[in-house]
Amino acid sequence: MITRAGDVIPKVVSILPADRTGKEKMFDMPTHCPVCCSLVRRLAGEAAVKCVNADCPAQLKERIRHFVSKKGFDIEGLGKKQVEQLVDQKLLFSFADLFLLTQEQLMPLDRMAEKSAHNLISAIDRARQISFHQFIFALGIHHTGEHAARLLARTFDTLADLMAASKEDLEAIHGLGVITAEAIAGFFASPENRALVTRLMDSGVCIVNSPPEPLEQRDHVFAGKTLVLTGTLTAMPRSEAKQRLLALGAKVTGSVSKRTDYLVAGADAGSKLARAKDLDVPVLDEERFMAMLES
DNA sequence: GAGCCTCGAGATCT
DNA sequence: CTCGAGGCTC
Repeated sequence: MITRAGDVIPKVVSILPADRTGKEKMFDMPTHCPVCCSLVRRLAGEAAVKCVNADCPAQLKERIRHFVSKKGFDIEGLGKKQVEQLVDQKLLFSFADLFLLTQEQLMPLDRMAEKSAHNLISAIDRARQISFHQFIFALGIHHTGEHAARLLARTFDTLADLMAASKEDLEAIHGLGVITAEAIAGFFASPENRALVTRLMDSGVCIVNSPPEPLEQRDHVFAGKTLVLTGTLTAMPRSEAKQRLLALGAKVTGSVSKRTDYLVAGADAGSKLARAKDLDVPVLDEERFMAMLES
């Protein structure tokens, strides 16, 4: 059901018995590790399928993608394909190697020439300055996503403090469970992981205080809300209404969904009005809308 | 200029 | 997840 021409699945099939079932999503990276495949064969149909090989290239690629993702080091221009090449070409053996890459190494890669290579190098360079919670998230500690990472960053003053925390210290943090606490303590207990952290710092990575939250007009009723405009407005064209809403920090979208905060219904509103009523989205007529806008 | 890659927006499901 | 836009390579 998943197979498309040129897909990776046939490669996997060739080393698995014919009666194999499911678990294709383990292999959306074109290379695979023999240990993964044998596990899939044994565990097919069961809930937990995870490769136990520490050197599994598929896992390495996933870890790197996690590391560079927006909530982590936020390195733009590094997508799946490029990560794949970098690992396959043996330019990356861990995410700490990212900071050692040079433009010359990048340029021979597919879809990379001077411009892209240069852009990527500068993106990596900029990423050296990183906030504490993004740094923690990027490490890819089990059970530690964005929320836990922010919690830890708020609780500990420095990375050294976090690394020195015992399982008991971590369990005592309100909002962290025993499983997460154990995963974090376990992560930093590993000499390999501690070495990775050291290498990052040696490559010029610098944890900085989070930039101050941009203070907008957070007080306005529409700030941060999502609105849909429909029907004809008399006081101003729809485009102007949209501009003013955007300026207040609101979002204006085209169709009503569960996540719409208000539908603004001008004269002759049609199907969107019906849909809003259906989804219990608050509807504002023009008069009420104008009043709120001016408030 | 075509095709590849990445990214963000919006929609839908869970 | 899908779609479309934007940037870049070839």
